Amino acid sequence: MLKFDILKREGLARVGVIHTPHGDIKTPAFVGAATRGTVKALTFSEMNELGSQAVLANTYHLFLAPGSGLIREGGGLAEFTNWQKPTFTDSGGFQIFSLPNVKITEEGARFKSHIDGRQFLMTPELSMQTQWEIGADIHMAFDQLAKSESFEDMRRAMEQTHRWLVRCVDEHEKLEKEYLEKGLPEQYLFAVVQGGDFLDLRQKSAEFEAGLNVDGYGIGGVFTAKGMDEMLKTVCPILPEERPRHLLGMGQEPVDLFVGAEFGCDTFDCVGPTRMARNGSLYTLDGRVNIKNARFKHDFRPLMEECDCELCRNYSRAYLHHLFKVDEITAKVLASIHNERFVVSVVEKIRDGLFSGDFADYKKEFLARYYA
RNA sequence: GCUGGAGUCGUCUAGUGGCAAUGACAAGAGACUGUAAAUCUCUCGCCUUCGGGCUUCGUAGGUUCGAGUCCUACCUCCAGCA
Repeated sequence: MLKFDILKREGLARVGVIHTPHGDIKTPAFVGAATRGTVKALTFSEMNELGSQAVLANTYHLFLAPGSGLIREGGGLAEFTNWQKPTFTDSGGFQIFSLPNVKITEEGARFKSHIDGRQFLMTPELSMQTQWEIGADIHMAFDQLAKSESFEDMRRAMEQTHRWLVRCVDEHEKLEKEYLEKGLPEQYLFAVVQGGDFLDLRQKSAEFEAGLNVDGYGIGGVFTAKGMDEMLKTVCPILPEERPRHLLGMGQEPVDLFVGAEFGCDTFDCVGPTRMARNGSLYTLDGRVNIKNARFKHDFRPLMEECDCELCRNYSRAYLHHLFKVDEITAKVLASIHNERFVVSVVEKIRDGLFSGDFADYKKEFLARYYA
């Protein structure tokens, strides 16, 4: 069982530590998106320096390339990538949702590789096997997202997720035994709560999954912070308190992190910060700015006076503007360092705030300024 | 000086009688939430009550219902010959 120490509670929120074979994660924590085994535009030493505690890779992508067998051969995800801290893998369920021409059957999801068009059948069992081979510390169950917002589609997706989840748990237990017998480190399984915006479905999903032998929970199918508080207020109290909760895919908007943490989520992952960065959209305390805009051409101030990242400590807005305009790789690197540092530090401050009791003040002050 | 070729939006470029004129780049702006994303979208002669109006393809004339496209002259550039 995954060890999760809760150090402090405030309402649904908690401050804690997740203990994994690759080290601890102080929660709440922002988990960087390393979909294909790297955080785009960044090295893991840069991730280390900016205070990242964990990263999340994707089973679908690593399954296609380089293949989980190769990662196993390379000593597992941490060893292969030389990211010696905790890792998560997403199950590939989200890709089933986002790729075209995916056929869902009870058995699993048949899809065509976006790389070469080869056909594959991803099943709950195969996802578990692949994730064990990849060797991340925390795995997500192979889940399904609804194809539309309708109640019927949401219900169907949730029920499919539950049926697949049972198979994931079985397979995970089998693999766990196998791997532990070989003296390999433990790996943990998170179930994924579905149900969309329908609170009754969310409740059902949480109730069903609370009774299963899993180490934690992913909360999936969330796309905006709107209504997220109500959803989390429904779901989190049902989930076993001592198991960590990961809010899947949320964190592009800082408000997501505040609301997520406040209502009981311990970890977050999001491609937003690094994607925004590569496209020139940078976080500041006064909201996101597009550094490519002409108004930054002669702006020789640091992007953010209060930021301790490599970009803000050493370079001006005008310089970053220039690097973007001439399309230098370094522009994306520096921007990614900044955005990733920004969200990591926001979550650090959320953690501090929850610990000290200043959370409400910090939230109010931050959001008022950011969304002014 | 002669012969040949060429001059089109900031740049390069398409265009050989119906054209405000092709494409790329540049420029300006926007989007992006478990990454098919170093991506995508929009604007890009001037004005507009978004119907349209006006002015454009080196310059000046001409032919034609109609000219960036054909003709004449001139200007500029390139190549070859003197």
